[in-house]
Amino acid sequence: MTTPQRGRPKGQQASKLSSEKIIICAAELLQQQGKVPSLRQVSRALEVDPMALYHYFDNKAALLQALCLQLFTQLYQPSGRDFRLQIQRLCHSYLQLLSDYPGLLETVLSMADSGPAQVFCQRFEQALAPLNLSAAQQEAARDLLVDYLHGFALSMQCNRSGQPLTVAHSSAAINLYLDGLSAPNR
Amino acid sequence: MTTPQRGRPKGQQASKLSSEKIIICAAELLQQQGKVPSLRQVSRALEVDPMALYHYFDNKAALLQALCLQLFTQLYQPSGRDFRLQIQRLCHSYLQLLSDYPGLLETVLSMADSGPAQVFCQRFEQALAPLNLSAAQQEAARDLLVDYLHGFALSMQCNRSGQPLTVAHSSAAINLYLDGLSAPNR
DNA sequence: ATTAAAATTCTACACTGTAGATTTTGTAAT
DNA sequence: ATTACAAAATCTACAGTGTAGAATTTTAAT
Repeated sequence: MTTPQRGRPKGQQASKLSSEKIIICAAELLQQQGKVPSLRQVSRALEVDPMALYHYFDNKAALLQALCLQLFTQLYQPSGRDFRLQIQRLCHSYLQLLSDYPGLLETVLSMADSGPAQVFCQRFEQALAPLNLSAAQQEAARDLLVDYLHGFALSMQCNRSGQPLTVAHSSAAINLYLDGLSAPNR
Repeated sequence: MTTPQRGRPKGQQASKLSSEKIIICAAELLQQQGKVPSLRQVSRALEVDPMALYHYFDNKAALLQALCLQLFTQLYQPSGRDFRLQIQRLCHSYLQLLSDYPGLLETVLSMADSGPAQVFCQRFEQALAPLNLSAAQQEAARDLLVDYLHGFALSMQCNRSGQPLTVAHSSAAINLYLDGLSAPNR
């Protein structure tokens, strides 16, 4: 058992910590526990003082935002002509991330600029381009889908009923949505 | 300044507290602060010891559930032939409640049975009856709408961007949704 | 008169995020 | 070399959270 050593560690470039290490550790704990870990839990897992984390992040919210940015680089990148399939995959990927790492919804939603929701919207518009919707229609379609996904993600994470609610349970609603988009409006 | 009096109060039927008083107080604080108050804040406002609340509710979650039940008795009751209008009003009412009393979403979602979401679904199906959808279609339509509303409510409550997101901003998406429902499918 | 239940306060615990000061180490300037 | 300063960490401490458990007072029932 090594007793804690105060002050800057001796290693040259071997600082015990880094923002990457912190993020990875937080992600693991998040996945294991199924909820956002406390800073003390993260620091315990890293064998470090809680306040050390504040050298790398302004506060807990900033840490979670960085974690979100990192996680959502894995979001599915649509590329293909079949817009239905592309949107299905994009939604599935988005929901799977929110399901694997629950408790990030509020962080995601509070990151307006270039956050995960924004990235999703970009890729959504990209996949939807072939439909040639009007700007207003496209905006409404985007809003309906994005908020649906967030609501469904919240529903998964709050679900205490016996039968576990999984990403798969979203497909009927998403197909209905896509039917509505495909249908000639008015 | 009355010093706190320990033990059961003397009044015959005049117990200082009641579950109704607690719920009303919690609702007021929730509306004022825009977020769920702590039990200590509620107890302070009631000029009572925090632990007194536990005589009326098992825990904080139970208090919030009771509060939700009470609040959502105000939910719009659809009655009329125009299903579009009825659903619009129902959605507006649901969102307005979640907007006026923010922070209840997780409570609402964790109350599977006879909770607000359930009440909404009943009234939704009632309003949608004239459309004569198949059971599966109706279920998908319900899921899409309910989760959209929860996602939008969460979005309102997380929104830190300058322009305030209000219930009115949901109408375009809801109209798109209703268009999809009205259109002949396939 | 005795007992029990109801309604309340008190004390205490483990936990949270984080502000502020302190310590140690590495690096750059003189 | 010395001096200064920034970087990286720990320590202490605070105000806040939900809540378990015990003590207290009053009312109701036997």
